[in-house]
Amino acid sequence: MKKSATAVLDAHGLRKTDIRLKVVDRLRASQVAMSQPDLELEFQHETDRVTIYRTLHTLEEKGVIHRIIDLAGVSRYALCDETCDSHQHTDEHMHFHCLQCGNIYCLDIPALPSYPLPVGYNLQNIRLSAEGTCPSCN
Amino acid sequence: MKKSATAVLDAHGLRKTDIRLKVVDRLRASQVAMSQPDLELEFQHETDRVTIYRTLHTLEEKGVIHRIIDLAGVSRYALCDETCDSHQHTDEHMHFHCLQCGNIYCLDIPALPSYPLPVGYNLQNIRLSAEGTCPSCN
DNA sequence: GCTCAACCTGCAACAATGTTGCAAATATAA
DNA sequence: TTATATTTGCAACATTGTTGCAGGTTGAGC
Repeated sequence: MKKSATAVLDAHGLRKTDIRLKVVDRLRASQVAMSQPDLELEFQHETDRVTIYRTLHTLEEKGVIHRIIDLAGVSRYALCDETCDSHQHTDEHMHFHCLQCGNIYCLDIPALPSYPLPVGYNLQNIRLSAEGTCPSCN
Repeated sequence: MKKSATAVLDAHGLRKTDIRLKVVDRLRASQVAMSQPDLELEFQHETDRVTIYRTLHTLEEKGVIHRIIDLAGVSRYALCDETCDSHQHTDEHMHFHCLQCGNIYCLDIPALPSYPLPVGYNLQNIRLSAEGTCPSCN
């Protein structure tokens, strides 16, 4: 059972404003990562794009959501685990990019913790992503 | 020993224009992936940005170069193996993103050929990328 | 419940990258 | 050398990302 939007914002020390609550709720309800334009469209009568931009920025910074860059270079966002905070993301996992519908899914497959790299490279984290077609497109 | 720019274009059935030769040569000489703006800057007195844009587009389509999206969502390009063509990329490998200088390196570490995914997902390919600091920054 | 400081929002404006149409210039096959 | 298909340069525009600032809102403390 996921925390309510209110509880999520409280837990990260963020003010509970209309837009933040709505954005968190919307992401909570989504099976796929959402971009700023996606949210702009949904909330176009309630706020403007800069507010959504800043909301996403703040939520990411505080560890409420994480950012995935899609194949066109646009950022999309999905809720983090409850264990993430502004200091650390503990929910590194695989992201699946559907080549047909363009959706990005967070899969419950952990990213690799480490990997042997050539001498001189200092590893901080590994990203694992997959491409193909998703269940709804198959 | 890498093929000359002329030979590369010939091998892929592309006309050998000034800009294409220069772009291929420039990428051949680079240790890191280069973006359109990077190339614009270098060739600013010789051509315009749309030509570079289309050159990169064509080269990618024909399998001469491959595209990596950097952490800001901007496309960067690097030469492919000689075995790649317009139908298939055979040189999937890990990309290393330096968090300090921003450079992207192609590492000679093959991406995983397959991976167990949840039921319903059809896998076409896996991308493996790493983040940290590169040898020049360490 | 009230007040005030800190924070958030909306608006305007702008930067950067990506993208298309079209006419003129160029590469290559013959 | 010529004819044709391709490529280039220019102009224009779309989209996403980003900042400054004035006015509005939240929540801690009373």
